[in-house]
This record gives sequence, structure tokens and C-alpha cells, in this order.
Amino acid sequence: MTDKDLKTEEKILEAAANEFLQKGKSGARMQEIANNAGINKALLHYYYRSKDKLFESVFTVVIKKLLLSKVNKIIEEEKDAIGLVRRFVATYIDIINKNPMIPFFVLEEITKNPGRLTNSMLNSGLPINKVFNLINDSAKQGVIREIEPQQLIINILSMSIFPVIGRNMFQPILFNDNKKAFDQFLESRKTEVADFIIRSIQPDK
Amino acid sequence: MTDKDLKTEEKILEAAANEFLQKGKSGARMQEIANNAGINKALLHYYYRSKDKLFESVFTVVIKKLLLSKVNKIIEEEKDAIGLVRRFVATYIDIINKNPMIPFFVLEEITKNPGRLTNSMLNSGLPINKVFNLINDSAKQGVIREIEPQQLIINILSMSIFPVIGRNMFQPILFNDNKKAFDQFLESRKTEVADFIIRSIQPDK
DNA sequence: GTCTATAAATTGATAGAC
DNA sequence: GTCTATCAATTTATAGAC
Repeated sequence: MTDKDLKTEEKILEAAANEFLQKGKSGARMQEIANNAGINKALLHYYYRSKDKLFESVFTVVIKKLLLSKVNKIIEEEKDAIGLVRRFVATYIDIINKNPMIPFFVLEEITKNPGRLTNSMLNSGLPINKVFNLINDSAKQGVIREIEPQQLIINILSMSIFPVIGRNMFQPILFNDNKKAFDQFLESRKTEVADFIIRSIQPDK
Repeated sequence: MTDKDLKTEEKILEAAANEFLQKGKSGARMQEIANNAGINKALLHYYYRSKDKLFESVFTVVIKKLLLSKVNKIIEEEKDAIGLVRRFVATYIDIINKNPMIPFFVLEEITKNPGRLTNSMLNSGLPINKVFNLINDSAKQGVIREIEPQQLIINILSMSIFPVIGRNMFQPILFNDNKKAFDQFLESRKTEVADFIIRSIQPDK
């Protein structure tokens, strides 16, 4: 491939990501992608054979952007549940706030096309067992109260992800549609959510 | 309208709801709706002028099913934040568990078509100010700790709604894709989520 | 009101020149 | 590699008979 090839191929991928993130798989239009990439529709099929293939490429890129990297490292390093919660929440909400379209995009695809997960993603995935053990161990050592790991994990993820996904519901209803106020709210949750959780999993006295 | 009219009109609406809930607005197919309603495609346009109009009708019906009714009553009746949390969570999760497709459907539409909310829904909506006051008053009276109402409200909604919306992610990753286990998990959250929240908003000593 | 047949529009994909 | 022109398939919408 020449330099020029790569440039076009990437311009397409970027335009495609924008379109798919905004409108979803079935709502996206190849014509729009071509326009925004500043090229012709035929070129889309030259580089990526079909709409499905193009979507596949976008999905793969986006997933890598959202997950892993930082998250895996945190799970490996942290030694007790309290520290894990605090650091995970701060990092994860930061990533999501900076890429607010991604969670819904991933959610939509996995919801409408479940076979998606069971394959590649699950294996290359997170060390989830490590998290289970860490929660159970911390409970035994009295660092936190007893709690089912799944309940805690899903609570953490829900409070981190859903506010961003549901922004268009929450901002009008709870913030008078004030964009700045809601941005500030999301920012505040980097610590607020961790505090909320840690209060709840404090050991009984 | 005769009896027969109503029957057909409702059969269409039901079939349309199924299709739209499953595939979303742009993924849904008029042909599928006609098939599942046991009638002809032309009849869809006879009763509802276009796909958009049909979707509109479905959306309105679905919204009413999800919200209001029970929720409003609870907000009116409960006198302090603890009671509100416990009763709201139990009721709301119950509604969602029984209609698990609705939250994503509503979310998708509002996300991709924001002008949606600002109009009819916001006005006929929930007595949100009442909830704000109730949280603030309960804090002043020492029933719960100080907390921004928005933080608490969004935490409650996130933990209630997101597990159902994200089922196809959580069930494979956290429950070995065991459907029964996940159903049981969702059921348990009717009380688990309230407990989790109430622990966190206990007053400081 | 309900059907069949068909139009009209949208859109993903390909052929072929440069 | 990139373009124009066009095809083919899908899908919404309508015309017109019963």
C-alpha cells in the first residue's frame, strides 16, 4: 500500500465511525460516509467490501478504544476492593466522558446482535475472575461487608455508564436542559460514584 | 368505527410494537408487521398513514405503559426518602423486569431523536420537584445524609434500569450465560438495590 | 375494510472508463 | 486508486378491484 492508500482508508474509517456511532448499523448510510470522507461511494466498496464489513472494522476499533488498556492494568494492580472501586470508577468514567457515544453504540450492537460477545471479546476480555476473588477476599478480611460480586460489579458499571447513555433523558428532566451543568455533573461523578459505593459497602459494626 | 375496525387496528398496533421494540425504528419492516398482524401491508397504510406515524402511535402507547400510573402515586404518597427509595425501586424494577424491551426502545428513540422529550412527555411528566424537595427535606431532618438530589436520583435509576438494558453483556460475562441465574439476579434486585442505596445514604454519625 | 398488483423511492453494490 | 453511471434489491407507499 502507498501512503495515499492509507490516508483514504483511514479517512473512510473515521467517517464511518462517526456515522455508525450516531445512527447505528441500520440507520447509517453509505452515501453519508462517502460524503463525510470526501470521496466517492464506490471507493467504500473498493476498500471495504460491504457495509457489514465496514461496520465490523469500525466496531473492532471502537471496542479497543473503550475497553482494556487501562482497565486491565487497574485490576492487576489493586489489592483490595476499596482501592479498586475508587480507581476503576475514576478511570472508567473519564474514558466514557471523553467518548460519550461509544457506550450506546456498543450496547445497541450487542443487544440487537447477541452472538457478538461469546466469541472474540469474551476471551481477550477482562480478568473477571480476579475481580470476583478480590471482592470475596476483601469481604472475608473485613475490608468491606459481604456482598455478591455480581451485585457490586453491576452497580458500579450501571452508575458509571448509564448517566452518559441516558443523557438525553436526564439533562432535560433533571437539569433544565443545561448542557454545562450536566457536563459538570458527569465530571463530579468520577469521585461521587466511588464515595457512594464505598459508603454502602462499609463493613457492619 | 365498528368492532371489527378496532380489532384490526389493535392487532396492527400490537404487531408493530413487537417489531419496533425488537428492531428499532430503522430496523423494523412494515412487511413483518403486516405478517405478524395477520393482515396485508396495504392495511397498515390504511389505518396509519406511514411508518413514521405508526411508530409514533407505538411510542406513545409504550411510554404510558412504562411510566406514570404507579410511579406518580408512589411519589405522592411517600413522606421520606428512605420509604420512597424502597417502594420506588421495588415497583420500578418490577415493571421493567416484566417489560424488559421497553427501556432500550425508549432510550434508543430519545438518543437518536432528542427533540422527542421536550414536548409532550416533559409536561405530562413526573412531579420531579416533589422528589427534589423530599430528598432535601429528609436530609435536613437527619433521616438521610446530605446528597445532591440529582446524584441520588440518577444512581437509583441507573441501578434499576441498566442491568436490564445491558443484559446481553452481563449475562455472558458475569453469569456464564445462564439465563435462569440472571432472571433470579434481576428479581433479587427489587430489594438488593434499595438496601444498597439506603446503606449509602444513612446519616453520618 | 381488505385484498392484489404495482409504483416510487431509497440504498447497497458493481461495471467500466480514466 | 478514483470517478461516473448504472444496476439490483429492498422497502415504503399507493391505485384500484372487490
